[in-house]
Amino acid sequence: MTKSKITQEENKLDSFFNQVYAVVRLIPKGRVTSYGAIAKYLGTAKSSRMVGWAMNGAHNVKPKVPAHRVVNRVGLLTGKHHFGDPKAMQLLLEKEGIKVKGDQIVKFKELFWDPMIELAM
DNA sequence: CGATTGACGTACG
DNA sequence: TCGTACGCCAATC
Repeated sequence: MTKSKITQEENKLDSFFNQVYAVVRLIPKGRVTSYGAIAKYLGTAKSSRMVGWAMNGAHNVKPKVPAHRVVNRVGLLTGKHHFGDPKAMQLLLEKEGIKVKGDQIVKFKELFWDPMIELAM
């Protein structure tokens, strides 16, 4: 196989994307986090966009990544359109006990799950 | 192969 | 305090 394939398959273990998936899977039920928090935890605070790109392939990864627990720093469901149905993301969050109002997570600051604090040390 | 976009965030004015 | 600009890295056009 040529390295041209690496762009799609990657090493599956060292790729930045997989690190994002790992952290997202660690998010407890009923809690949420932000792209920037994950990016910063991985040491790429300025590459928060890449976290979003990683989630873009989250649906193609197994086990499936709870991307619905990941929102932007404002607690806004920016990626709800990527779940197939825009209401799917909000529905999943509400199912876990998270209340969403106008595509925005209620008490986001309280429900915020920071990997740097929870996983650090 | 070069330019643009993209599930964000920080810096600067 | 609010608005605009830039960076980051990869994928897509």
